[in-house]
Amino acid sequence: MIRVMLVDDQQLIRAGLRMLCDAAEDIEVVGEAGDGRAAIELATGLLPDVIVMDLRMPGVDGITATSRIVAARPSARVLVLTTFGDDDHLYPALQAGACGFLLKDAPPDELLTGIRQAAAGESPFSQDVLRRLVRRAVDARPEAPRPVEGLTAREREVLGLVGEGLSNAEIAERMFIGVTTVKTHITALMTKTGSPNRVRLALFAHRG
Amino acid sequence: MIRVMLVDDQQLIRAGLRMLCDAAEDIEVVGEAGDGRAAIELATGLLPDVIVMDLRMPGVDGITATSRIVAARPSARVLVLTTFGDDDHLYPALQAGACGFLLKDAPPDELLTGIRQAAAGESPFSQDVLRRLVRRAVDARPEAPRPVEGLTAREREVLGLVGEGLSNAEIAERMFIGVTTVKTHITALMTKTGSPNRVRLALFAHRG
DNA sequence: GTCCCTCTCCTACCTTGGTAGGAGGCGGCG
DNA sequence: CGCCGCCTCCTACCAAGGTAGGAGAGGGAC
Repeated sequence: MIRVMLVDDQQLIRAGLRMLCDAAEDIEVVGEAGDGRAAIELATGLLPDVIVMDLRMPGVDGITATSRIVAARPSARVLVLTTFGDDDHLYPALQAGACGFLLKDAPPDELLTGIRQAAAGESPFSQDVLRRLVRRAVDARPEAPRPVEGLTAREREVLGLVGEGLSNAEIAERMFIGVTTVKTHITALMTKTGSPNRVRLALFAHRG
Repeated sequence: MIRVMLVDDQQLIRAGLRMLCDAAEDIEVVGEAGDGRAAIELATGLLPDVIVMDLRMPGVDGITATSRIVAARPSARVLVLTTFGDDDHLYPALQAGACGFLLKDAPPDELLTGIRQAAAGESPFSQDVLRRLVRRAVDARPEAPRPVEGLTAREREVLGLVGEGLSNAEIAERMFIGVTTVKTHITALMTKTGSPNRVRLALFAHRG
């Protein structure tokens, strides 16, 4: 039996979620809280397996509550359930220690499987949240040889190394070519990208 | 019926996967390829719903194949199935356009549900891959007002402008100080941050 | 074949960046 | 008060970056 605690400021929502959980035979609602402060207190007493947490709440919000609860008990499984899945909610929530992130417009059984996943140590995410997560993670790749228009293969290579902060001599050594060749490529790169100096070129290498 | 194409250089693996898929009533294996080149050709002809793709392959590897396939048909669903889930495989694969990423040590039914998810437009990920994805995405939070230790107010100011790609002369003009003063600050910054040159300093200005 | 692009490298020159060392003014602190 | 840290600026020098122009080798397109 999975012991669940519900945190949401809207009583109606809480009631609906409780009914939903009660309908599942392996899930039991052991407590409810209407704001962050109550959630923190209740969680330390009840020690539920999974805490379903709304973010927008009066007083202490869900992010703060999550952060406190996880800080007090790192094994706590906080599953965020909210209406808004934008970056301003998602990343702070994950930063705070939430193990999953579901949206309220998800089908009911997604919440139930999400709760089961959270209890099992997994990380449930709504699909479009997941998509943004992936995009973000990919954009954050340090080695980002993002295809730049109009540059030759060799130029792209040089551009990447400039972006790493290497000097012309280092680039030459790395690419087994002469320093003058590197300069030739860099001059071409600066003209093509409109960079007045090497630092701007390096910045260009990172974000267009 | 979901039409699946299998890409893996090891024939034994392909046979195993084929049996697994054949056992599922809603999945049909319509083609196999042993390397990237064959995968690209076959995919354009078969137009499978889902392509299960290994990464390590002789000749054209899975990343390249994925990239080509997705470029040719953006609606293609490439599901990576590999032994290694490290960053060097994961992010290039996602960059190339893979819609999901599963590990070969996953339970068999995880692959089947993964294929179904991929066909349905979702993004299946193995749990520990997902965990790394989350960590990366969280670490990449742009709003990181990282206070830099040990730098004076003026130095931080110069650092910011270096990060913008300004030359010493431009920085001097902007800050109403002499070029030599700018140089003094920059020398201090480079020693403090351990940057061997201005580009590295600029990169430091952006992410520690 | 010819043309064009890419990659390679060269010389020469000028600008910018970066190092070394010193110095004066200012404000806080013991 | 004297000391220290920060900010300002200086000279001088050397290293590196960047510009201009040319040139040969190789490959693909026409």
